Parts: sequence; C-alpha cells; structure tokens
Amino acid sequence: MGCTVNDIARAAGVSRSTVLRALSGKVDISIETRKRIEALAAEMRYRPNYIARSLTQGKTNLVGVLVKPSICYASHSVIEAVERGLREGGYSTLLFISGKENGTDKSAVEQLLKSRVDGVIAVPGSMAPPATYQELVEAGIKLVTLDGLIDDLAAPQIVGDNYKAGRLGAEHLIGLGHRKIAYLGISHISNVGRERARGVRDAFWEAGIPVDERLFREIEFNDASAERCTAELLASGERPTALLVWHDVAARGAMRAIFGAGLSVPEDISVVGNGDVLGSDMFRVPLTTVHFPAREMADFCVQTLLDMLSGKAARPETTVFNVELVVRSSTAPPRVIKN
Amino acid sequence: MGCTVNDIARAAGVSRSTVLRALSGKVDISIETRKRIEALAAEMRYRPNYIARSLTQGKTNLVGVLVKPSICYASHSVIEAVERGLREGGYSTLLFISGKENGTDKSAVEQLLKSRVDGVIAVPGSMAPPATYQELVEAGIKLVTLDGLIDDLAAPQIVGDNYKAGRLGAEHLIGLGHRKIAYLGISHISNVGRERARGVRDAFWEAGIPVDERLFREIEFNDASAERCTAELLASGERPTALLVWHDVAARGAMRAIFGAGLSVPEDISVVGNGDVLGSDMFRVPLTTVHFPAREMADFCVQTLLDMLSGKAARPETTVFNVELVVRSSTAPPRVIKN
DNA sequence: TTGAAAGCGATACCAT
DNA sequence: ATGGTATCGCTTTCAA
Repeated sequence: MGCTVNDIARAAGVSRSTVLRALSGKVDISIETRKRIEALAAEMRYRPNYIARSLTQGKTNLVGVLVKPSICYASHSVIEAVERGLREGGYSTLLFISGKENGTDKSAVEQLLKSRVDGVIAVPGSMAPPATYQELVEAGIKLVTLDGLIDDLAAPQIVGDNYKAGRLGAEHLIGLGHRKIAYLGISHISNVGRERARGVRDAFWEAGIPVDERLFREIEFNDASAERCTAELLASGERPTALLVWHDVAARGAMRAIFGAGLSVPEDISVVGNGDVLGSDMFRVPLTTVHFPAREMADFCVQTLLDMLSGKAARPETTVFNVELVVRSSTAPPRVIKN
Repeated sequence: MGCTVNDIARAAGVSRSTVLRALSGKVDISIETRKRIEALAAEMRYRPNYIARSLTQGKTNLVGVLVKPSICYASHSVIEAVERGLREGGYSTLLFISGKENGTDKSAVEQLLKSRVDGVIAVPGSMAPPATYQELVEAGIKLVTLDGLIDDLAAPQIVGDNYKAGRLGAEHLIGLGHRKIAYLGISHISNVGRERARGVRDAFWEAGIPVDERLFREIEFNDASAERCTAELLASGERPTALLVWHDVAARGAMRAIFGAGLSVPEDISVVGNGDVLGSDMFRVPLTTVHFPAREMADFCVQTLLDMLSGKAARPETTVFNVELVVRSSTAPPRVIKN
C-alpha cells in the first residue's frame, strides 16, 4: 500500500539516508536534491510509517484512555476534551470502554500494555480493582486517573470533592425541612462511594437526624436501576419526602418512577442529582444538582499526563476540584410537616 | 521496560526461535522446554510487543474511529457499540473527534494513514469534504461511514432514512392542523441535510401548503445555535405555531428559547425533534421525535467493517435503516385556527 | 526439536 | 553532502 523510504530512494537514485535527511528538514543536504526528493515523496504519496518509527524510538505516541461506560453519556465533554487535549499534545487516543460499569478492566490493561502506550488516562468504575492499575505504574507507563480515586495508587488522581457533594445535597434538603430523605448511592467499595455517603451521613448527624438505613440504597449506574429502586421506595410504607441521587442520569431514572407512580416533583417528592450534566436544566422538572467541573477536571488531567510524558517530575498527588450546589426546580419544602 | 523474547531466550539459554515457538502454542517443541519457557515468560512478565508484530505482519489491528463531536453526546451508545464491537472483533479503537462539527478532518485522516490503521469507521460532519474520505479508500484502507452519506464514495455507508424522517415530522404537524411550521435544519451541503429538507418540502407540497422560506433556517449542531435561531423566530412578526428541529439536542435548545420567552410547549408552539436520544422522553416536555435506530446502525456498521477486514467481499452499497415517529407531549393542534 | 538469518520501515551513527 | 550499517522486537523461512 503505502510507499516507503526505500521506494523513494530507488526512484530518486539515492540512498535512503539521503531521503530521510531531505524529508526530516535537516541542513546537511543540497537544496536541489531536497527539492527533488520532496517532490517525489509528495507525488508518490509517501507517509511515514508511525508504527516503524515507534519501534526505533521506543515511544508510540499513543495514550490509552480507559473509561467506564457511563462517562460517555454522563459527561460526553470529558472524552471530547481528553481526545482533543492529547491530540494537541502530539498523542493519539487508544480508546477502551470497560465492558461493565464495575468490570475489572484487566484485559483492557493487558491490551494497553501490549500496545506499548506511552501513557494512560483512566476513568475507573466504582469497583475498579487497584491491582489492575498498579500494574500499569509498575510497567513504567505514565498514569493519571480522573473522576475516581484508587486507593494507594502511585499516580496523580483528579477528583471532584465527593464528600462535599454528599454534604451539599443533604444539607440543602435538610434546610428545606426534609427529614425522611432517601439516598441512592453507589458501592462503598470505591472511595467515591464512601466519601459521598460520609458527606451525607455527616450532614444528617449535624442536623440531629437519625439515619434510617432502609432509605440508604446502592444502585447501579443506569436509568433502570434507579427507576426500580425508586419504585420500591415509593411502594414501601416508608415513602421518603426527598431523594438524594448520586448522579443526574440516575436522578432521571428516579423521576421516571415518580411520574410513573402518578406523583409529582417537587410537590410530592424532592429530587437532588449530582454532576450537573448538560441538559439537566431541561429535565421534565429542571433538576437541582451538585455541579462538578467535569471539563476543567478533564483538561487538568490531560495537562498533568502530558507533563509527565514530557519528562517533568510527576507528583503522585490527588487534586480535588470544588463542587457547587445548583438549585433549580426539583426541590421544595416537604408538603406536610407533621409535628 | 517490558522484556523481549531475546531476554527470555538469554535467561532460558535457548534461541529466540525456541522461545517464540513455546509461546505461540505450536507443536514442534518438547513439552518440558515449553513449560520452562512459559513459566519464565510469566515470571518475567513478558508481553508481546504489538507494535513490532504489526511491522512484520503488515497489519496493525487498529481501526480509526473518526467522529464529529456531536456524536459523543447525541448518541453516546454509538461510540460504545463501536468500541465494543471492534474489540470483540480483535481490533483496537484509535479515536479521533473532529475539531469542528463541520471541520475538514484532513489532518485526522493524515494521522490515520500514518498510523497505518487497517480500517476506519467515520461519522462525518455535515460538511465533510468527500475528497478526504476518498483518500482513505485510495490508500487501500477499509472504510465504512455511519450516519452520514458522502457522495460518490466507494465504500459501504450506513444511514437512517432521512427523507422519511423529514416527511414524518412534517406530516405529523400538518396532520395536527399546523400551517405555519418552521424548520430548523442543517446545511444543504450534506446529503443528510438535503434529504431531510426534501422530505419536509414534499410533505408541505402534498398538503398544498406553500413553503415560507423565511421559516426554513439552517442551524449549527448545538443548543446555543438552536436557541438563538428560535429566539429570532419568536421575535419576528411571523411566529410559527410549530417547530420542526433536525435533532433532539437542538430541540432542547429551541425549547429553552421558547420557555425563556414565557411561552409553553405545546400550547403555544409544538416541537418535533429527531433522533430519539436517550432521555428525550424526560425533557421538560417529553419530546415528540423521529426515532433513529442508532445502536442497530452502529452494530451493523462494525459488522460490515469486520467482514471487509476479514477479506469478505465488500459491496460499496448504502444501507438505509427505517425510522419511526414517536409521539410524546411536545406536539398538539395549534391553539387558534383562523379561518 | 532447535537454531540461524532475512526482513518489516524507520532511525541514528559512523564512514566516506 | 551522501552512503552504509546496526538496531528496534517480532515473524517467517530455511538449515541443522
């Protein structure tokens, strides 16, 4: 298919060393032969083979981007920002989407290793096993995680303030007068899950509200799971007056269940989301949520990796981004306050 | 970093040929040396270098996925399906997102060529220049396009029935009694843009409704553009009673403008979208839209490429998928029908 | 059953 | 200013 330097050398009647010199823009070559070879290369549609180049340079200019499935639609701008940032930094994006939201990513990491990527950006799922990522670090591959904290990982990690996110949502609902608040969270296996829950519990604690464990549920990341869980809560005798949901997308599923039961938001039940996904202001009821600066986090993540790739000292520090409550229409004081 | 076959050969005291044989699972090797080498390889954490392998095999097992930015959030499931399908087929995904929705993709294609990808899946922007893609075909790279038709391209192309989509939306509104319908479409440079508009115009024609060119607008793919355009329409003397928007995401922007003007949907203005994006049933007003089987189209696209990659005869045919109208709450008869 | 050698395409270094 | 050669890590073919 593509022609090689040898083809050009033969066609030009020179050695391939000369061809390379002409094409690399170096100085020690006569202007005329350079012109001639450049013209020939263009005519023959020569394109350097990056694969061969990586072999000699010991550098592929490839960055593996290993993300959990939800990131694609929860924060499409993340993947866009990452790809663009890497490209501008001279790297190509080798994309891997975890099979399952909570999957191990083991085989994907193997693949990444065999592909000899120079670096990896990982958006780990809620149950990502630390060992898998550790393996990348041990293999000498530059790694930065985004939006998920892996315990004891010697790599820079970028996260939003999940503890604060949990607190903000809970405090907002408590401030409105809610006492019977359900929390639809994610697995406690992950640091994110633990921090969120801790924030929520601390808010309850400080307000002197006892935690009703029956209202603390774990859900998967998808509409259906949230919808099912919410339906259960509504059907139970202990119907909450407010729902704190760990992600906007799940909040949408929760709303579906609420509307499906003939109830309304926020009149019957208040709902708080998390993430401030593009479009949550146009939900059937504009969603009160906690804003995570996803785009800024992604940009920072890419910059950190590019710095490491260019040899700058990498400090395996965790960077926490601030989050803020955005109040819209899905929350209101509980309808009836019994004394 | 990673150890090579030579390292193992040296450590095992055999030639590298023997190592390769042991690791490749071939038969002509004694069981004991194989065991020994396998153990050694595992211990030394040997991982075959795919880069080097591609060089000898003339095959990278890389597929370039070149998409316009909107695909990421308009149809996140597309990129997921594509990545998963390719991975299952033994290929890795080299992702490129066009800089601009209407950009040329020229440099991305160059990059793809230099990376020696075996194949490419392209989701072209509305103004994608045919020559760019043609170049891929000429370079002998297997190409399939998805959700966008490039004129005169010798490659299989997968699209939804855009003509029908235009018709369905228009006919629905006309059937409800609307006469003053605005159409927010995309550039006519693309086949998609032309087909949609043709469907709309045919529906108008058959209903005997004259086309008011002032109500036929071209917008960019984003909330803001649709919002701005809608605001203009509302402010003009010729306020339409219905809006036919070429994409759900743009429809959301249009709704934002409508609500911003203090009007309501569908009482004051009906809105029809296109795409049936996940979540459009949970818009502030559940959206009436034309459903495109995005996931099925993506799966079919990947399968087609995998077939081509495995040497099966490729028929450069265009496959058109059926679309269907999904009626929700954003459309209703016009409030006042003047006689 | 095992070893040796050529080659994939580009690079770097030494020689002319 | 230009040519020759070893090398990157692996595959394939031919010898032993």
